[in-house]
Amino acid sequence: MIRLYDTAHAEIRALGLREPGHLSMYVCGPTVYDLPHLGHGRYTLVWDVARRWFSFRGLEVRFVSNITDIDDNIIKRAQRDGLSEPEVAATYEAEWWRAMDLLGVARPSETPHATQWVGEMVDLITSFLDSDTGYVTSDGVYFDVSRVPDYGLLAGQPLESLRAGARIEASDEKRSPLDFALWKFAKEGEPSWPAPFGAGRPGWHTECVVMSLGLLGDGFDLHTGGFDLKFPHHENERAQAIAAGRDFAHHWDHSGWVMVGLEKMSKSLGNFTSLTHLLETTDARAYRLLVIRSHYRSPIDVTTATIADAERSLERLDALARRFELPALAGEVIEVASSHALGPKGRALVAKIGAMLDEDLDTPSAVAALFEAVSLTNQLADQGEDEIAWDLAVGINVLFAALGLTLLGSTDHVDEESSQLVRARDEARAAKDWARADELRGQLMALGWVVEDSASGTLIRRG
RNA sequence: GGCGGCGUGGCCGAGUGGUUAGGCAGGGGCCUGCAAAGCCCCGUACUCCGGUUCGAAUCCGGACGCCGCCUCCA
Repeated sequence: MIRLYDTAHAEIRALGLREPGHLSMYVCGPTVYDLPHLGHGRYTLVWDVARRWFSFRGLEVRFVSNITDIDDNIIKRAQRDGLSEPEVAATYEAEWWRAMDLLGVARPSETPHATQWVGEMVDLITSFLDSDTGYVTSDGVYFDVSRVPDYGLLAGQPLESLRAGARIEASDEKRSPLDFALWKFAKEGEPSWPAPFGAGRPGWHTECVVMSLGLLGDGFDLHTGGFDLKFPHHENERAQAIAAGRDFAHHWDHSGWVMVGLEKMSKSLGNFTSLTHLLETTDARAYRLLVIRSHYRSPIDVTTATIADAERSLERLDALARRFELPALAGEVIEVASSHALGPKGRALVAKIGAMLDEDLDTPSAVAALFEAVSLTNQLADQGEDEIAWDLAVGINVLFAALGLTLLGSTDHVDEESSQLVRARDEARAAKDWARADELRGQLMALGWVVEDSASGTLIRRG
């Protein structure tokens, strides 16, 4: 049984399934108006790991994640850069997928785009106007939050308390400062869609509720996103679903944020750090390891030091892959436990680590246990227990792959010149001509290789 | 002001009242022609002050410090 924290109940509870064996999950995706930052990388990694783990456990996962391709920020960007809104969205959506591919985040089952669902949004807003849950002001259509009795559930605060702390300036036209825009009327030069209540564009909160219910249907299993989406975004999605008489997500969960020098990254602070830049300069697997070695609901500090630390940890894993010549798994393929034939040690490892991951996705414990298993495996191999060691190594490889982390052994292409040097060095070593052997090692290193001796002779790899 | 979270050894980071988290870095040793990789040993950490308890990093109270949400944000 898989248990997972549920924001709505503020506790870890069983992840219920609408249909046995099938998990429907919706992850709020990006608004594509700029390059992705580290925070995007964090939440996509967290939910990618979750998805991969659920799949590994045999669930058929339908993973929907949207692209918000119309929004105030896109309009601003378009005006600033002298481009059309669709051009801005297309540019940054392409950048988004490029980053996701580098991170090894598997593509969603479906990726709805907000602009393709405007008709459904207009219908929903119309129904709110009909029931007086929505009302028109001079700049748009608003949702009356007082119509939802338990508004504030996800925020963990009642409506009154939220209202008292509201920092939004009161508008004469809004019934409550907490009321949010369902629809914004188009100003001069802004993109718009026709609607009976006036041409304009949908509000962000309306986009996600329409797309999630539209694709996954009533009572879908799991709705997730970053911490800061809890309120108001998810609260407002939920409010609309309830007001519309729909059965919304049965389980909610939120991943922790990224800290940069003791502060949360955020738009208002402007302390963005580009994910694209990180991926250009480091092994993307290091960020995944950094993410999974702390709990998904804790904040993480991403610095050059913590990334470098993770990169070095990764070397230990890659060394295991080299030693046992493990195949590279994961990547675009989502691993499923049943497709791997494991020995008894491997199966025992899956059982042990599986229990950790089934309990609120405890990746830090799982990673620690996997590193312990790495030590044990090397120990066994040193003692000549090759069969058991191999059994464990395969299990480790499969489990890391289940979390989306690929262990890389020697996959480097060796050119003819280098392989001649390797052969020459093996001959020199066989003849105990150490001076010659060291000279040849120096030549290989000058060519950029890391040189290691093994039972089978000289091994070279890219450092 | 309201709600919530955190403070662990050089760094990162887990931790269910009593038994080794784990990784990185560092020191010593083994193995190795020398290296690399690997293995073994080493740090006796829990912001502070009280309390509960046979026993607390872990529970309770308080102090101090830090962070998040309450506005766009992943």
